[in-house]
Amino acid sequence: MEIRQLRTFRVVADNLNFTKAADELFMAQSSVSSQIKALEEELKTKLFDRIGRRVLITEAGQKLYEYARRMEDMTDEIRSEISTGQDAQGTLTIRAPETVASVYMPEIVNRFHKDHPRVSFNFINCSDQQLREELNSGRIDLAFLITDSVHFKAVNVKMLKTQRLILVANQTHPLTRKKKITLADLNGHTVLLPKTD
Amino acid sequence: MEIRQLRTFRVVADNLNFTKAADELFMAQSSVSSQIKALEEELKTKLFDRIGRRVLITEAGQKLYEYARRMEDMTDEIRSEISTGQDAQGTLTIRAPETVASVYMPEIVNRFHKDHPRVSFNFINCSDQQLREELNSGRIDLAFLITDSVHFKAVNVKMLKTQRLILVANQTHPLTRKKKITLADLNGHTVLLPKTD
DNA sequence: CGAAATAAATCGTTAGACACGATTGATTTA
DNA sequence: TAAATCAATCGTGTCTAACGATTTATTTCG
Repeated sequence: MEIRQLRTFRVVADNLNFTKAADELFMAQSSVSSQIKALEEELKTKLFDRIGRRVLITEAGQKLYEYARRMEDMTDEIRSEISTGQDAQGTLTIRAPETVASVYMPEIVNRFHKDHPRVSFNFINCSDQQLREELNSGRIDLAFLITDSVHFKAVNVKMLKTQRLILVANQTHPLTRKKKITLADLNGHTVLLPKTD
Repeated sequence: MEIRQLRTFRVVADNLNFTKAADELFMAQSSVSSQIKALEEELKTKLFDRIGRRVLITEAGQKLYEYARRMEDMTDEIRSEISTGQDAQGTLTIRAPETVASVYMPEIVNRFHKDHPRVSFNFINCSDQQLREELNSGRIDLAFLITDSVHFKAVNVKMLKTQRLILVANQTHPLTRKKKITLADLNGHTVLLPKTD
C-alpha cells in the first residue's frame, strides 16, 4: 500500500470511471487498472464492483475512501508544514507555436497556476533561427517545437507526442475522388499547413 | 513521498542510527540512506543533522515524525478495518538444521508470532534423503538447508546467505604454526563440522 | 436487432526506481 | 596512533510500474 495507490483509488472513486481517472492523473488506463488491482490483492478485498463496464464502489471501498482522503490531506499538510519549498515565483518565458499555444496551453497554464500562483507567463513566438541562441542565453526558459528532429546540445529535449497530419478538403475538391493520396498528388494544389520548425 | 519512505524515516528517528534502522527494516544501510535523502530532497528540508557520524533529528524532522507515526497508524487501521485477511492460523512445519534452528530461528519466530499469534510451529530435522518427498507431499511447509546447491523442481528455492567456514583450533595445535592452511593440510586431523545437506 | 462505440482487463515490452555490495572518507574509540 | 565504526557514494543488477496494443464484454445508437 503506497500513497500513490491511495491517490489513484481516490480519484477512481470520485469518477467511478477508470478512464476518466486515468486522464485526471495523466496516466494510462491500464496503469490505473493495475494499481487498483494491486490494492485489492493486498487487502484481499474488492474495492469496486464492475457490473459490465459500470463501476460501483463497494462498502469496503467506501471505508477506504475516507482513509485515503485523510492520508492525502495529511501529505498535503506535510508538504506545507515541513517543505521549505517557498513557492516558485517569477516569470516563465515560453516559446510555443500558435497551434500549441491555443490548443494545449490554456489547460496547462490553468493547472500550473493553481500550484504556483506567483509565477507569471510570457509567451513568445520567435523564429526558429534565433531559438538556439535564445535558449542558450536563458532569455527563453522553455520551448515547444513541432518538428521531425531536434539537435540541440546543452539543452534538455523531450519528445512529447507524435501527431498525424490529416488532409481536409471541400467535398467538391478533385482530390476527394481519389481513394488514396500521396504527397505527390498534392503537387500543384494549394495546401494550408501549420507552421513547423 | 511514499509510505515506505515515511516508515524508514520513523525507524531511523527512533534509533538515531542508520545502520540499526537498516537492520530493523531488513534493508541495506545504503538503501536507508538513499530513502532519507530522497525525502529530504523532496521536502527540500534536512531531517537529520549528521554531526560527524552522530545522527540528530532536526526540528523539521520532529514535526515529520508525528505525521509519519499517524500515517503508519492509519495504514495499520486500514489493514485491520478493510483487509478480509483473517489472520493466518494453523501450524507451520519447518525443517531446519540445528545450527540454523538455534542461532537464527528464535528471533524469526518471535517476530512472526507478533504478526500471526495464531500460528504455531513444528520444528523437525528430517534427513536430507526424505526431504524432497516431505516437501512435495506438503508434510513440510518450509525447509532450511546448508548446502552448495539445490536442484528441486516444483519447489521454490531461494538463497538466503553465504557463510564462510572458519577453522578454530587450540593454541597448541600443530596447524596453528602455519600461516596458511589448505584443505589438504587437514588430512589426518580430526575436524568437527556442522552437518550440511 | 445488429453495428459501432466504449470501457475495463490483460499481455508483452521497456524504462525507471530501488536495493544491494563494495568502497570511501570522516570520526570516534581503544 | 591504530583500529573500528558509521554514513555517504558509486556502480550494478533486479524488480516494479507505466505504457501501448489488444481483447473481451457491454452499452448505445441507428
